[in-house]
Amino acid sequence: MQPRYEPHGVEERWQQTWEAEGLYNAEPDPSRTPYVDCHPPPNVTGRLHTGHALNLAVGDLLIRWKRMQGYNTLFQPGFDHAGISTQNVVEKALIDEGTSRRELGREKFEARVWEWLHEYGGKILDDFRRIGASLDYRRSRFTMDEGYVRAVMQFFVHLYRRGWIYRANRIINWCPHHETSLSDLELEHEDVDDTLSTIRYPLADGDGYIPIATVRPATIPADVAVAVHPEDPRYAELIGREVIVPWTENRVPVIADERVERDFGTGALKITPAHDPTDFQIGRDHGLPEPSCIGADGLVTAAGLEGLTQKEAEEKILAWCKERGLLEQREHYRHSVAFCERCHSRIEPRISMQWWCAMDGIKQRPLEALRSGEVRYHPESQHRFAIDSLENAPDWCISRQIWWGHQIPAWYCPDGHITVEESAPDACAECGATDLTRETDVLDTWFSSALWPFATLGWPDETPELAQFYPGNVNTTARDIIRLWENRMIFSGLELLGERPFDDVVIHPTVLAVDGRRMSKSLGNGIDAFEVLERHGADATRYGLLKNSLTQDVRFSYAAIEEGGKLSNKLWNAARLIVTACDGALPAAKPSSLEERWILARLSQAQRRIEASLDEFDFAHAMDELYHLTFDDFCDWYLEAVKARLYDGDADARVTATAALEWLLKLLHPAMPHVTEEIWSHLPERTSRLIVASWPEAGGEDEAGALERVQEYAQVFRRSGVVPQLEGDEKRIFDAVVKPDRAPQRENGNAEAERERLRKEIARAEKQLANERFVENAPAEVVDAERAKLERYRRELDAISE
RNA sequence: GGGCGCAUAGCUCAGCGGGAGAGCGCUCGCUUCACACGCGAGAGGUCCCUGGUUCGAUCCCAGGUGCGCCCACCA
Repeated sequence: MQPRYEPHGVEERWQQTWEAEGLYNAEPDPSRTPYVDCHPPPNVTGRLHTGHALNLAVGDLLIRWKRMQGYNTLFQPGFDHAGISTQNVVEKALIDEGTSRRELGREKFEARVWEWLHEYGGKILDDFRRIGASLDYRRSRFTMDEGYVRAVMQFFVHLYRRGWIYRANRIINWCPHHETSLSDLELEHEDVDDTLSTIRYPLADGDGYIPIATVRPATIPADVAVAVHPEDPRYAELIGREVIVPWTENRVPVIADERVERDFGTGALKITPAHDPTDFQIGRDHGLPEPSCIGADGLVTAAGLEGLTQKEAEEKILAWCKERGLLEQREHYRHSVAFCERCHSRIEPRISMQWWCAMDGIKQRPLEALRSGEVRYHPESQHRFAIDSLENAPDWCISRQIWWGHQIPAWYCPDGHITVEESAPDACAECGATDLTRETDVLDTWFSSALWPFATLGWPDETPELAQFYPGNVNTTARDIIRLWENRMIFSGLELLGERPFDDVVIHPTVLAVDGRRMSKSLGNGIDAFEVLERHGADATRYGLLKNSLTQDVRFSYAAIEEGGKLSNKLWNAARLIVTACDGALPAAKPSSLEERWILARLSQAQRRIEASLDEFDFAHAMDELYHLTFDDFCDWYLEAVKARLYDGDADARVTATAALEWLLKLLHPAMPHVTEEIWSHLPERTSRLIVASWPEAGGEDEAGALERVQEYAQVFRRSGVVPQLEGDEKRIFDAVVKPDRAPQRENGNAEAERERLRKEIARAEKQLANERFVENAPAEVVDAERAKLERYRRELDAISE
C-alpha cells in the first residue's frame, strides 16, 4: 500500500470488476423485499453534467445503502429519445454533410437517426459507469425500443377512450425553425432589446384616431379589432365605432375588454388573434375572425409583403405609416421574449390543429395522492409546489410536427373520421372506409417519459420484474422537471396500474456555478463534470456534491470535492497503519480497554445519526458526520490511543482495530464506494466484496462519552501546559494521544491565560444561575446543563491551579 | 407581477430560543516510526437592517434591503 491514495486506475478497476461479477444485477425474487430507485433517463444525445453527477451520487448512495441492508435493489438505467433535441442534433450533422432532413424525406431521416444513435447514442451510460453508479446496465432501456412503443400506444389509446385526449385548433407556441408546436415548458424566456412603436389608427367615421403601441408592426395586416378597457374614460365613447387598420386599410371595430391594461402604452391594444395568445383569447370571446399574415416558416404572407421577413415587413409598414403621419413615436423597449430551448428561434404564436390532454380529468388522482401524502416530495416546499403546479396545469399540447418520436396512433378516412387504435386498423371505425392515412404528428417526448417507472419493467405485459419492482420506492431528480415528468409519472402509474410509482420524490438541489448563478454557455461559467472526475476521482466528486447539497440552490464547490479527496487519503492511511500492524491471522478476542469500548460506541452513535439523516434524504449532514467520525474520532483519538498497542502485538487491540475499520468502511461505502472497496480488499482474509457486505447493526452507545474527561483535560493541557492528574486507562490514553513529554516547554503565562478564560466562563455561568427568572422559566435540562458546565469549569480550573 | 430560496469568520457553508461552528485560506510550532492531502496551537464575526414576542433572540413574528432560482400573455 502506497502512502498516498491514488484513485485513478483503482476506480475504473472496481467499476469493471463489480459489473463483470454481476454485483449490480437485479433479479426478481418474491422472497426478498425490493427497493427501487426510479432513475431519470437522460437524453440520448447528452453527456454527463454536474446535475447528473449529483443525481447519480444521491441515487447510488441510497441503492448501495439499501443493498447492504439486504434489500433486493433495482437501479435501472436507460435513456430518452428526446424528440426535438435529437432531431436537432442529427439535422445539424446533415447540414455539415451538405444535405438536409427534407432532402432525405421522413423514412430515410428516421433511419439516419437510428444509425446515428447506434454510433453515438447512449454514451452517457459510460459516463454513469465512470462515476461508479451501480446501475444494472444489462437492463438498460430506451423510450423507443420495441416494448416501450407498445406501452406508449396503449397509453394513448387508453386516454383517448377515457375522453382525455382531444384535437383542437388553437393558438400554440410555434418554432419556425423546427416548424412544430411546443409546450410552454419547452420554451426559455429572455429579456430582449426591442422597439415599441406607437401607431395611429384613424377613426373610420370622422376625425381623430386611436394611438396604439406595438412591438410587432409586422402583424398589423392580421389585425381584426382594437380593444380598450371598458372603464377607460379616454376611449369610452369610441367603443362600438370603427377604426382603419394601417397598410390594409380594413375597417375593424373598437371593442371593450378587461384584459387590456390601461397603464401600458396608450391603453389601447390592437387585436391580432392569429399571432398573440392574449389577442387569441379576446378574439375567441368576441367571436372575431382569425386571419393570419405570417406563415409556418416565420415569413410574412400578407398582401404586398409576401415572402418578406418580419423585420422587412415592419420597415415597409412603418414607412407607409410615416408618410401618412400615422407614426407617432418609436422608443426603446426591453421585454421578455420566448425562444425555442433547442434552436433558440424566436417563438411564433400560431393557430393550428393539435392534439391535447385535458388536464382537469387527469390531475384528480395524482392530486389526491399528493394531498394525502401517499406520494411525498422532499423537501416539503417542493411538495407544495408540485400540488400547486398540478392544480394550475393547463391542457397539455402533446402533438409535435417533427419526425423523430412516437407517431400518434390515429388514422383518418377520406371523410375525416378519426380512428384511434394501438396498431393500424383495417377500416374506419365510423364509416368503414378502408382508405386510411395515419396521423403524421409525433408525441411530445414527455408523453412517453411518463411511463418510465413501469414501461421499463415490461408493462403492458405482466412480467416478473413488474410484479417484484412495482411500485418502486424513490425517485430522485431536479426540480425543473416536476411538472414535465414527476407529476405525469404519478398520474400514469395511478391510472394504468392503480398504484403510485414510488413513495418519495427527492428533489436534489440545482448545482449552480461557482459564482452563484446558473451554469450557462453564454455566461461561460459551466463546470465540466469530466474534468472534475479526471482530476479528483469519482469518490471525491460524489462526496463533494453530496456534502454541499443542503439548500435548493447550491454553488459548485471545488473545496468540498477536495475535502472528499482528503477523506479518501486519510482513510487509506488509517487502514495502512492497521493492515501493516495486524498482518496474519487474528485470534478471537474482544474489546476491553476504554478506547476500544469508546470507538465502538462512537461508531454505533454515528451510524444512527447517519441513518437518521439518510432516512430524511439529508445527505449533507450524513457526509459531515462521516468526515468527523473518520478524522476526529477514528484517527485523531482512537488510532493515536491504540497505536502503540498495535505495534506491540496486543491481540485485543488488533482484533478491535480491524473490526472498527471494517465498520467505518461499511458506513462510508455508499458515498465513497471505490476507496472503501480497495481498502477492504487489503484486509486480512478478505474474500467477499464490500459492495455486497452487510450493513452493520448499531449496538449500544453507553460508552460514547467515555473519553470525554480525557478530551477535556487534553484541551486544558494544550492551552495551559499543566499536566492533569489522571490515573489508569485515562492516563495511558492521555499520554499516548496528547504526548505531554513531547510538548514544548510552556511559559507560566499560558497557564494564567487559561485560568483567566475559565474564571470568565465560571462567572458567566454563575450569573446565569443566579438569575431567578432564568432558573424558574428555562427548561430543567437547560438549567441542569448550565450547572454541569459550571462544575466542569471549576474542576478544570482546580486542575491547573497550583 | 407571482412563487420559492438565500443573507453567519477573508471564501464556501452548517447551526436556528440558552456558552458563535466546520472545511478551505491565514499565522505560529512540529521532517513524532499511517498520513505534510498530516498533527497541535492560534488570529479572524454589531450572526444584513428596523421593530416586536420572551427571563433570554443569530434562531420565532412583522416590515425593510440586497442576491439567486423558477414561473407569468402588459401589447
